[in-house]
Amino acid sequence: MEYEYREILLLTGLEEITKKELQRFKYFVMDEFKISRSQLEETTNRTELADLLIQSAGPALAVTKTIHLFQKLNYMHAAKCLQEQKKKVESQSMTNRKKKETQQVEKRSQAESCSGASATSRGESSKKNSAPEVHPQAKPQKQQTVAEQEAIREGLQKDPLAVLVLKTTNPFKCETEEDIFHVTVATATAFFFVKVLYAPFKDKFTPRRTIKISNYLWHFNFLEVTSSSIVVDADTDLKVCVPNNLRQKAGRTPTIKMLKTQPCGTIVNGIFKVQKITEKQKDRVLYGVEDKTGEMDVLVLGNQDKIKCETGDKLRLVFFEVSEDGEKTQLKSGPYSFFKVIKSPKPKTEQKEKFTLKSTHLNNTSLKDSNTAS
DNA sequence: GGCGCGCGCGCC
DNA sequence: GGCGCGCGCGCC
Repeated sequence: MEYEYREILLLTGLEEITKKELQRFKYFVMDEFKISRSQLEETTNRTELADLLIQSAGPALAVTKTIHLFQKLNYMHAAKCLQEQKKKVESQSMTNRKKKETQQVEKRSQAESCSGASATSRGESSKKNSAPEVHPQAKPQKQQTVAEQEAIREGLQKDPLAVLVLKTTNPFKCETEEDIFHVTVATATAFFFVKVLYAPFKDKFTPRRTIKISNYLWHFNFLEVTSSSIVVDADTDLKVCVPNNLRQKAGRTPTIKMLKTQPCGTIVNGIFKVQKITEKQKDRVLYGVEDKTGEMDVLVLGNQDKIKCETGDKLRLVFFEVSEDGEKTQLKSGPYSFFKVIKSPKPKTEQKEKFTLKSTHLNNTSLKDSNTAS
């Protein structure tokens, strides 16, 4: 429980806000948490700040106070997200407790269908991967209850998970100045995005290799590997077979229509076509993107003076998350997101067209050019 | 029975 | 990895 609070405070709470917002937040922290300025100034990153808040108020109260401050500062989205996660943690611990009680009465509890397809497949995968050869202490004979599966899913996982590496990004410096990279891995039944906060692991995450990961963190919808995780090559006889359709699904850009049905916080990787640049400020840019199924906004936070993007270009997004802007679903960058503009190639045919247009309809063309330039 | 949606597959 | 086709399922 304490761990979950720590986790949501850091992941949903403090990382949901921008650097600037964090500075303002810190200012109000002194009062709300009764923390001295000098103590506060000693914290150099969000993790240390989260620890300090928890030290001062205890995990549950730290989350409540943070929500309160977010509301006060009008960070309504962050406040809402944190509140939701807090409720989730609370109701989860309630159901876990209830499940344990009923379990004793009714031993033969069938694992009912979990909510959401990915959740189901995750449940299956954790069952598959708790096969005797991977961690012998598991009891495969007994079917796991939903509560037990949940317990496996959230938080620190010590037992090794065997996965096939599908795809990796190159290491890059994220907003918190750490060198990190992202990976897509799969088991026989599900694929997962992995945030690796320790660049030296890059050698281990080689595509097409089967590896075993332990001491990693299970978040709501992704894995987190840190320097204290263990990543090793799987034994040569252990091969994770990933069906082709799953591989394709793992690499495919989700449709906008589908994304609009996903809950806040869902991690998204993909390539999206820019339809318009809605809003451009010093520390944030709002892009309108489209595909066959619809349109949505992509909010990229942070300084983007150097980013040159125009209508028709594509955005490669890694580790963005589904978020809400009022009623509308949008994608939003987080501190660990990767963002790149793929310039649309100026096709020769277009140049040819321009040439023919110029030679035939000079007046029209000059008009057209001035339109596109503005 | 028709239609639409979602998924899988194969080609580029 | 995108795109387009085709199949199958479910709803009306």
